[in-house]
Amino acid sequence: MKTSQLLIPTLRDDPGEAETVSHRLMLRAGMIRKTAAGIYTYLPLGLRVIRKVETIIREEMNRAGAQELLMPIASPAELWKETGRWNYYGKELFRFKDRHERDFCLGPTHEEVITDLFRREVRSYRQLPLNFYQIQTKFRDEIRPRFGLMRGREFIMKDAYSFDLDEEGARASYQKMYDAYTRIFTRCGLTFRAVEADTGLIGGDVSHEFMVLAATGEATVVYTAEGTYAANLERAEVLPPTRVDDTPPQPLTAVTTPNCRTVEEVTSFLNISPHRLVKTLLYLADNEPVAVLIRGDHELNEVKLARLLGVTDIALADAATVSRLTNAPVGFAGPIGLSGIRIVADHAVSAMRNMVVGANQADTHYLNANWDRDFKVERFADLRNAQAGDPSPRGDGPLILAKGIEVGQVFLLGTKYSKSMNATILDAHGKERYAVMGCYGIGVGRTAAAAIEQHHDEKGIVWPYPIAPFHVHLVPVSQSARTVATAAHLYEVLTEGGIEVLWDDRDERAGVKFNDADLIGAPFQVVVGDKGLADGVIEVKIRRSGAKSRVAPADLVPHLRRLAEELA
RNA sequence: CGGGGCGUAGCGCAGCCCGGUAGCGCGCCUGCUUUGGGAGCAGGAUGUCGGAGGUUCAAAUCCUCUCGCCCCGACCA
Repeated sequence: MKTSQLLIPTLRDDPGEAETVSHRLMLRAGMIRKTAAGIYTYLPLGLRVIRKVETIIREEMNRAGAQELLMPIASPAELWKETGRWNYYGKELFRFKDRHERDFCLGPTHEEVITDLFRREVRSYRQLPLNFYQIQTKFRDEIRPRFGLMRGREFIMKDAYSFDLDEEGARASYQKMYDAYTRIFTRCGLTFRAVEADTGLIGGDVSHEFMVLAATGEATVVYTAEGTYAANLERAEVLPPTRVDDTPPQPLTAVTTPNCRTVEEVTSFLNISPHRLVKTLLYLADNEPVAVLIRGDHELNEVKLARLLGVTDIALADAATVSRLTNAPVGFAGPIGLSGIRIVADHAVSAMRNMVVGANQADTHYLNANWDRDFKVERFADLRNAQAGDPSPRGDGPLILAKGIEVGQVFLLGTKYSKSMNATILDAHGKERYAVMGCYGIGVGRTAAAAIEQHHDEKGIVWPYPIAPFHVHLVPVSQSARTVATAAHLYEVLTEGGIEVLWDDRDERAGVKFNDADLIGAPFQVVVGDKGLADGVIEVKIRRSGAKSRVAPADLVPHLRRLAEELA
């Protein structure tokens, strides 16, 4: 393609609205433009990358035995009411009414729609296993869309749904998808890890997320350097403490701690280390107050708490509720004398003696508090976030923390949807059984954005070859007849050689073209100029390394093929 | 939804405090010169100052309401 035939509105300056690298570079390289918050138009260059990622996904999904179909973007409320998600999904579900006042929503995911299709059309176990996928625009009315394509409200997703007769079959389908995902992200040139994950709104028993490791990632992953354990921080297990503090209990003592509300303030005022202190967090769990005890240097994990309490809605209590429950201002809550509310505690607290806690009284804490003696704990459980250096739950070394971008997730759903929607099949004995399902998503735009997060430099994007919008950026460096004619010739030759070329045919200065080429990030730049032509050569620059080589025009295609091999 | 911030030319911003009818850089258009890493000179175009209402002789500037957007948090693939 010629640049004169494509809208590629590159920006010289960083747009003010973009913070992250991928968002900034996608805007600057003229790949996307915002239409509304979290809603983007893909310009030709951006769309080409999206299509590249989609093609890789299609090839691998087809290879794994999945079949492509396309479901509607609008779905009727009835289906969502069958599974209960019409209420459960919350404000993220974008609802609207048609002209007859019937309720609809924009599909944020398609379990209901596909399960409805399945129960209507599939009767026999002989038709299984089945795996359907689509690549389609999803809409989730995110609380806070951000970072460009990384977290949009409208976004392109590949979603797949598998149906099996039994658990064993479902596991095999799950594993196939897991393997396909591994191939897909590898082919996209990403450094990633599959981690154990929470199942969230989708539900189900087993789940893995595919995390692209990048500093700008919104998720935290924990893993071990040598071993195999890797999990989302939301889910990462923390082992109970092995060493118990065996100092003898000391008498409970109240001390004045003026204006010391935070762990930092209390511990520095009392001159103790944070692991001697226990913070008492008051939560509303499905509107029931609960006190949670966590060691001062630890962080509560709300997913674990919600799971332990068996609730769906969990939030830190507001200041008014805290004062009502503790008769004290926020910052001085403690377990002693806290009546009429459940008290749960992290495992680590069970190993502590003579701890410091709030006294439920302004400007006061207790020293030497001991559980059982001074207050009762209903239950000790794993409630905190793992920290770097914690032992792996699999015993394979200390945990490492890193940031990741979740580009895909696979779920073993079990019969959650087939039961609520009565999706049954007949087995070999003529008996009705609920289909055992799995579902599998990939954020297409997010994958492209993640690739930029991992592959860029100060000049711009450095695309991995397989998802680059073009393989070669052809840069004629002057407007001389000879240069232009050579560029036109090379364009033909490269195109015939199956190489995708972006030919910068603008009448711009060399510097402008070079800078745009670096920004757009095609793996190779082919530079044609009078100087080189005088020597009978053209120049090839590798975007990633900056390495330049000179070749005769006739050798260009094989030369590029060789370089592409080396890059892969 | 809570907290913070921003809407002025295509992009980045100044002007607002202290009212007097809009400016800078880049980009864009024309011409000449230039032409291997974001050219020089000369000339030119472009703004309902996010929107509505109010105060005032006069509003980008002050007041009220409203819409949009960004950042942090809660939440989430």
